[in-house]
Amino acid sequence: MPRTSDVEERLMNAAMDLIWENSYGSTSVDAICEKAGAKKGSFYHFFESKSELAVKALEADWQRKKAKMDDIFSASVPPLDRLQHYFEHVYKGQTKAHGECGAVLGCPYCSLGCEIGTQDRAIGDQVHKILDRNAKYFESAIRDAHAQGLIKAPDAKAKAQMLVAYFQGSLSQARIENDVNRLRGLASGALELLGAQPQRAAK
Amino acid sequence: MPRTSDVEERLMNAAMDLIWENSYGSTSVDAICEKAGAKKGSFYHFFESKSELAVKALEADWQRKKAKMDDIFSASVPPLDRLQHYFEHVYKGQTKAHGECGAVLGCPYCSLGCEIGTQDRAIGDQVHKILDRNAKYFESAIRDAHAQGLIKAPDAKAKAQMLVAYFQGSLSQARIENDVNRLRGLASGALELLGAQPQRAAK
DNA sequence: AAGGTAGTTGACTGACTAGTAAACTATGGC
DNA sequence: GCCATAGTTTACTAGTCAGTCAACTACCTT
Repeated sequence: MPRTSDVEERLMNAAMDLIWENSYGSTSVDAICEKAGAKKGSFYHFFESKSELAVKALEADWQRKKAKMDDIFSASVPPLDRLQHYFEHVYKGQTKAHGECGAVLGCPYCSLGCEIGTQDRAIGDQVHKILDRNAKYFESAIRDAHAQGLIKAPDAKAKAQMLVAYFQGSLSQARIENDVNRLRGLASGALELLGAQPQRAAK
Repeated sequence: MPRTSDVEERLMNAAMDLIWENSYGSTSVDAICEKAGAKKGSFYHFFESKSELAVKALEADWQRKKAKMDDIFSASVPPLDRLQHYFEHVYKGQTKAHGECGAVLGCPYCSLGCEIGTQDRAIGDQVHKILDRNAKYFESAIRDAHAQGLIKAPDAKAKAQMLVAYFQGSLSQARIENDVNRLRGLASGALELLGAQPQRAAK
């Protein structure tokens, strides 16, 4: 067998997929192992519990997405464009996932956080941490937009929290209604929420 | 034994409480029965499955809340006041629940819908239906506010969907962060989102 | 007062749950 | 080539899960 095993990574990927698609409670360790092509003994060689796996899988999932975030929210891009590009990116991602698994899946962090926030503090805290990191991108884009006079948002942090709420709420609605069209207006809704002058369609 | 049994109602109440506080997946039929002071045989006398109980419990829960909604959203109240009163009512309710069980619980419909929307269509549809009913109250208040020139919202339905997203997102955030203060600014945030003139603090 | 019925009870099933333990194997460092 | 060790495998436990079933009880109608 190869010296460096990728079973740990496969297990985390399988877990994220299954939890996102279904839920934490309905995702069994057996199912994760089967999807990852691993045996249970290997699972408990790498993780001491299902809960610990979830925490590590969340972190790994975020790290995978971080590069894309840094790209989209690059300071070299006009601040409102950053937000617009991000929401369009999310819309595309949700549409793709819907095509692949037949259901709109929403935000894995938010769904998981709501499900077990009151039951498993370790997972809840991890979700909280990741959502905070996400909000930071919004916050600095809003602050820049305010500084450039594009919007009026003297309290960038509060505005960012509003935007996160609107964003997460939209994703939840889309999952519940299983309707990706709920996310079509995400970018324009966000700009409307921020009180930006309506963008004329690019071109 | 009394001719008319209230076991069915007790079971639905217990189920809603447990599912709201924890989650659907982690709430066992045994736990519901114990909390309701009923035996499992009685459970399956009234409900054919755990899923069916959830659907009926959701409906009963909504019916319990409906009278309050009709009161708050009475057409005799100025439209923006209706919304403000509603969000203050929610804030109080969340604060009360937090005091009683030590955790911010968010929206039971949204949490449940996100958790099992992809797995149990019957429950998912029921949640969807209830959230739609809720949105209708927002929609007509927004339409009235627009007609009175209090806000600019030519598409009341779209604005109501935005408001629902913001509202549900805020509740989810509060649950995940276990912080009821996230909901303190709900009413003012909602009015800001609607582009209403800032209300001066009532006396 | 008889009998049908709505509701109640406790014991049961079989499948599934997270997690364990010990034997095994391949590999990289020496 | 040898060996410690990281990783793998299989078989297992003990508890919990949703759901079943047949016997039972108290009431309402007649």
